[in-house]
Order: sequence, then C-alpha cells, then structure tokens
Amino acid sequence: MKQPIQTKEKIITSARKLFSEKGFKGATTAAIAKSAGISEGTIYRHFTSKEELLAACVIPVLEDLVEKMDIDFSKIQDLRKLVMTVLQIRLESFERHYETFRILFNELPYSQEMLNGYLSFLAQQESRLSRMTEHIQMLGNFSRSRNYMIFGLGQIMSLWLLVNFKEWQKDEKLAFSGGMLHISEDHILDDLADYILYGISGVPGKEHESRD
Amino acid sequence: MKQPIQTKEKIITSARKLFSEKGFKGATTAAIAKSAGISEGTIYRHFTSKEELLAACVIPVLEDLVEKMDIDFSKIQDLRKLVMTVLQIRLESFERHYETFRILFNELPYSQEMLNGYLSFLAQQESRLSRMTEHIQMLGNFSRSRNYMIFGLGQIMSLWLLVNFKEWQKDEKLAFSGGMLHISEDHILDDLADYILYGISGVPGKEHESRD
Amino acid sequence: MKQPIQTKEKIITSARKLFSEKGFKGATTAAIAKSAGISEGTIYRHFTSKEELLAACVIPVLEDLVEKMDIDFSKIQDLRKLVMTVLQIRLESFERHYETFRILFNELPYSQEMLNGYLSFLAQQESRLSRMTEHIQMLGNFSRSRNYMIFGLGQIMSLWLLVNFKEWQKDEKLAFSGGMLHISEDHILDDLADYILYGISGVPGKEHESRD
Amino acid sequence: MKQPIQTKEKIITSARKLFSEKGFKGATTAAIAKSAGISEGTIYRHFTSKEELLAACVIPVLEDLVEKMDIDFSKIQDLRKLVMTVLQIRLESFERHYETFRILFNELPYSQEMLNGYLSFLAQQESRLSRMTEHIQMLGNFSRSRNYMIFGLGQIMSLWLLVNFKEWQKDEKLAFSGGMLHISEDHILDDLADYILYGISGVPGKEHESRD
DNA sequence: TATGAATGAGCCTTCATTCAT
DNA sequence: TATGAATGAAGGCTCATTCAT
Repeated sequence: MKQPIQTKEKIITSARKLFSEKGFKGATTAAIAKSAGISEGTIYRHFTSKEELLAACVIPVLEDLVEKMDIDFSKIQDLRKLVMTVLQIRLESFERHYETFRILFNELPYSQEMLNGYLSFLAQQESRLSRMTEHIQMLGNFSRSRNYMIFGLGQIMSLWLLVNFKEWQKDEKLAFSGGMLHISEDHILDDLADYILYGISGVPGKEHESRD
Repeated sequence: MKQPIQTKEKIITSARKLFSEKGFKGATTAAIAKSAGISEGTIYRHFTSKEELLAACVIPVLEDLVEKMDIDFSKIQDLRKLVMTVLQIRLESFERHYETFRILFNELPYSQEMLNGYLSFLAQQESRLSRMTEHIQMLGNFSRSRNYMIFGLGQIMSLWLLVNFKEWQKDEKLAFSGGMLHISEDHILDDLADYILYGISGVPGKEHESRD
Repeated sequence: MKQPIQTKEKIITSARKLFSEKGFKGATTAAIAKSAGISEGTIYRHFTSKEELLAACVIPVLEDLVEKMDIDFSKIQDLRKLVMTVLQIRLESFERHYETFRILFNELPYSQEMLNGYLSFLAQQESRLSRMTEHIQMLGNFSRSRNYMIFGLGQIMSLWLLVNFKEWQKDEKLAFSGGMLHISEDHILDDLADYILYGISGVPGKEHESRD
Repeated sequence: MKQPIQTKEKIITSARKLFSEKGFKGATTAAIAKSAGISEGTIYRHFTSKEELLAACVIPVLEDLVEKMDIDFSKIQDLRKLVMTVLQIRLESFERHYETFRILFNELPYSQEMLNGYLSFLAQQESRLSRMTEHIQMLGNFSRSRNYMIFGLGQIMSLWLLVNFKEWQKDEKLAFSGGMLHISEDHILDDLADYILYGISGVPGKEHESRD
C-alpha cells in the first residue's frame, strides 16, 4: 500500500488553496487534482463528493481552534493582558489558517451546513466567553456593555480584515496601500486592546498623542 | 411599445435576490429569468453578459451610497451625536440594501474589478473621514487612536453581522437565536456608540449596569 | 405608403453584402437589419424567412445573367474574338456581381435548392454553348476536345479566382501578392484566349516569349 | 486504458464528414458526437474547441499533400507524361480526400487562418512549379504563357468540379447527369493533358475527331 | 407598413462524477 | 488504491422568428 494518508493530505492541501483562491464553485476538481499531482478519479477514492472535500478542508482547522482556545484565563490577573492574549490567539489563527478562514467566511453564506457548524462553534465558545466576561468584570470592575458579544465579533473582524490586506499586498494583487487606512502593524494589537478597553476616548490619564 | 424599463428593473430585482442568495456562480441565468417571469433570452437584450448584470445590480446602490454620505458633519457639535449619525446611516444602508451588500461582500474576494471599485469608494470616503476625525478631536479633545480606521471598519462589520442575523431569523433559516449573542436590538446603536467612545470600561461617571 | 420597394431593396443590398462576407449562417438578421437601417421585424414583412431573403439576393442576378448571355454569336466571324467576347462577358459579370457570386458559390454546396437552380442555369446555357461550339468548329476547323465543357468551366474558374484575388487585395485582407501567382492583369484575357486556343504550346508561328 | 487514439480518430472522421456536408457552422458538436457514437463532452477531452477540431480535420491532409508532391519531376523527360503525372496526383488527392477538400474550399472564404494556411501551402509549391515550368520549357521549347499559374489553378478546378459531380451522382443527390456536360471519364486526364498542351486547336497533325 | 421587445430552441462548452482497467 | 477516458446534465449565450403596438 502506498501512502494513502499522504495522498489524502495532498488533496486537502491543494483543495484548501484553490477553494480559498477561487471559491467553492470556482475551484474545479480537475484543477485540484492537477495541483495535487494526482488523477481526478483519485479524489473520489478519498471523498464521496466535492462537498465532503470542502468539509474536510474546514473541519480539522475548526477542531484545532477549539483546542487552542482551551486556555485557563482565570490565571490571568491583568485585564489588558487578558484582552491582548485573546486578540493574539485570534490573529495567530487567522494568519496560520488564512486559507481555511477565507473558505469559511466566503462559503458560509451559501452553506447552511457550514453556517450551522460555525455557529455551533460560536455557541461552544459562549459559556467560555461568559466566564471570561465575569472574570473581566471582577478584574476591573468594568461595565459590561450590552451587546458586547456582537461588538466583539466586529473587533475580531478588524483582525480578519488586517490579515486580508496583508495577504493582498503580499500577492501584489492590490494597488492598495495600507497607508490609506493608516495601518501601522507594529502596535496594532496594543492599539486594539486600548480601543476595546477605552474606546476612542483613550486610556485615562495618558497623554493624548496626535499620532497616525 | 411594451414596458422595456419595467422589464429591465424586474431582471435586476430578481438577479439581486438570486445573486445574494446563491452567489454569482450559484445563480443561473435560467433561474433569474424564471424568477423575473421572462425568458432567458430577454436577459441578453438588456445586458450583454451575466457580469454586466451583476454590475447593474451593484453600481446604482454604490452611487446612492456616495450621495447619502454627502452630509456636512461639521455642523454637528455633539460627538456622541456625530458617531450615532454615522452608525445610523450605515445601519440603514445595510438594511435597505441588504441583498446588494451581500453580493458586494461575498463577490469582493473573487472579483478584482469589484474589489478595486469598492476600495476606490473607500478612498473617496477617506478624506471625509479624516476631516471628520479632526472634527471629533476638536469636539472632545479625544485621542485619535492609531489604526482607528481599520477598527472603525470592524465596528461597521458589527452592524453588518447584526443585519445578517436579523435577516436569517426572518427567513427562519436559522435555528440560531440572537439571544445566544445577547443581542438586544433596542439599544444597539446607543450601546455601540458608548462602546466606540469609551470601550468596555463604559461611560465615565455612569453607574455600571449589569444587564444583558 | 412609404416607399416599400426601396425598403425591400435596402434589405436585399445589405443582405447581399453580409451574406457574401460572412456566409449565410454567419450573417445574422440583426446585422442585416442594422446595416439596412431598419428594424429586425421589418425583414419579415418582406420575406417569410431568411432562406427566402437569400433567394431574393441571388435569383435576380441569375436572371440578369441569362439575359446578358443572349448574344448572337453567329455574327462573330473571328474565333479569337468570339472566345474573347465570352470571357469578357463572364469577367464583367463576376466583377459587377461579385457579392452575389460569392454567395452563390459558397452556399451552393449546402443548398440543394441553389445547386439545382444553378445547374438548371447551366443547362439553359448548354444548347447555346453547343451551337457556339459548332460555330467555333466551323470558323476554325478546330477539333472539339472531348470534355471541353468541364474544362471550360475550369477556365471560367480562373477568372473567378482572379476577381477574388483582386477583391482580397482591395480589402487588404491578404498579405498575398498577386505577384506570387505571376498575375499581370493587363493581358489576362488575351493570354487566356491564347491559352484556350493553343494551350501552353502557344500560338503557332508566334515567337516564343520568355515573359512573366 | 480504453482506446483513446481510436476515439480521437472516430471524432475526426465524423467531424470531417459533417463539416464537409453541412459546413463548419452547420455541423453541430452534438451531431458530430452522435455520429461518432460518443458523448458531446468527450469531444472536449480531445480538442479544446470546435475550431481546433476543424484544424485537426484539415491539417494532416495538407501535410500529407506536401509530402505527396515531393516528386523529382526532373527525371521525367516527356512533357505530356509530366503534365499527366501532375494531373493524376491532384485527381487522386481530390478523390481520396474529397471531404477534406470540400471543407478547405468552403471554409476558406470565412477563415483568415485557413486562407493563410492554404496560401502558404501554395507559396511552398511555387518554387517547385517554377522549376517545373523551366523543365517544361526545356523539354518542349514551349512558350510559358504569362499568367500560366492562375490558368493552371483553373485547370485544377476542372478536376475538382469533376470529383464533385461524381460524388453528387454517387449520393444520388443530383438529378444531374454528367451527360449534360458531356463528361466521359475514361479519357478525361488524357483529354485534359491535350487541352493544356494544345488548347482547343488540338494536337497538331492529329486527325480532328468529332466525338463527344 | 414598421417597430422592437420578447421568445425559446439550440449552440458550444464546462465539470462533477463514474467505471473499466 | 490509482488511473484517466467517458459521461451527461447543465450553463451562458445567440438568433431566427413572432406579435402587440
């Protein structure tokens, strides 16, 4: 028996790349097979359909994420550190699994299955987040803004947009200068933490800077 | 003469619906024609290609947006009010043109043309936003956080997610209860304004509420 | 009543041009209507089908030809002159009705109807040619080569090719230099008459020239 | 492995037949597939487009012709024999590759590509023909008629017409009796050679026959 | 008579999937 | 398990023809 597992992995890797670049419908099984260096028929030895292959591209990453998120935040006593930690984990995930997240976010609207999958992922995170929120309140006697969770998701989207802009620049697909959006990567997580904690009013007591 | 304009509008309306539901590739010209109650060939008397039809679905809305954004913010002297105004306009746009924005955001990654179109739209808004930011600073002696623009985009995405959740519920496509995310629509813009202004630390001096 | 005859003629003229350029299938009714400056529906006021329009392009010219050929060759007493006359008439026809002949020859293979039409035209000419042949023999005591009629058709094709080469050059469609085929138009009919009368052995008694 | 080569050949054979009968536009891929006993999609595993299939029908025959024409005429010392040889080769080509030549001649006017291809074929033959002509002159001290090449093409067209008449009769597509044109196939090449050498004045010294 | 919007059958082409080897 | 030729159901698009005005 030749390495069937390697073959399966090769297919998934190629599929992930092409699904992310061209979308689910835009990536043909022929292109995937060619990119994986195998024949078209072989795909159907390992997956019963193109849809199943799509799932195989996304699910393991999602599972990996759940695992990665399994951190005991209760040990973190500094609120800012806690926020930073969460942001860092997310940013890292987006960067490491860029292709998978592109697939996820782009196909989500068309696939009830993926949508439910992702929402159940969010639901799993919910209790964790609730606990974290309590922890946050305890730490800083902060008000918990109503609707904070959806605002938080939006914040996460900032990170996702950032990663996308970076990837686009890498591919030189974009005449776009990050400059237009005044993105300075060096401090982005610090700034985002400040923003989350204090909004545009800034850190209390800290001198107002006029930087951009 | 039969009503040529009505026909064209019917096609665009049907196309917008189907493009938004199934994506550009997923919506077939046959389905669009059927939904519009006309024959497939008729589409091609009004548009030279499916791509052109897509453009016809998106462009007028974008132009409408540019117009809608043409507000003189300098007259607004209250910072909170200014933030609320911007958020309200965006939320209204998302709600009124839900289908078009779905198309826009979902096809953006695959269409260099649309991407460039949207980025140039953003660029147009940039100087306006810069001026507004200065105005903001003047109003409240607020620090302008570095990277504020990308954070702002993320905040806008919160609104976009909100509209999506609402539409999904409307279609009963979703077993999802907004409750999971603790969304209470009544105060959402108020809360978001607070969040943008002061972050999770909340409005200074205001009693911390523990509501959700 | 506006000039319906003019309209009909305009349609035929445009159709002739387009059928000749693009072929019957390649010329669309839309293009014909546009070129004629009328609407597509109007074509069907004057012709029941595209096929009928094709016939209307070809038939009048064919009838005109029959008329033109109605010359009393018996009065011509010089054989060379007789041959020249026939060639001249044909060349003139090809030049004047270039478009129609293009249609005729190009669509002949696909249209049983046109083929039969053209063959019956040939058949009509047959008795005339027979009489002419007898006349020829009488004039010059020439042998009548067996199969002379099909050879004669081939000779006529030389003229047709000539006209085509000229038209192609006119359109600059062709990098082709008539030079390659050593065509010198000035003497072409003279030379062809010589060729028909004496073949490549040349006119007896005449000095052999080494011209090209 | 199934027989891929056989399949490709089957497609070409069917395409050649249908292109020749109905023309390029008149022959549909569906009809070709059905005639070849394969599915429509299979055509596109072997050819990237209908145009490429057309080329595949024509090119090999043209290449075969070039090869066939590679005869050393200098060894032929009898002029009549030389002429006969050339005519025989051409007639044989027309008969063997009847379908291909029909395609070639019928599509030539609409395809710049095929036209250029065929003209470059003619150009290749030109130097050969020039040499042959010199050879002819040497052999018989014959005059080289100006414009001989285009007249020669016309003569070749005689053969082409002949083959067409024969094929039409074979298909019983034609009420046409070759008799009308007084074609007697037995001696046709002999007669054509005579005609080319001596025109309608006939072979000098030979009794004038009054046969038809 | 003239219009031109509408039609719908049919064209070329693509692509996920199957199956004999 | 792997192959790759074959499939056939669409897909986007064209165009001769019709018909209400």
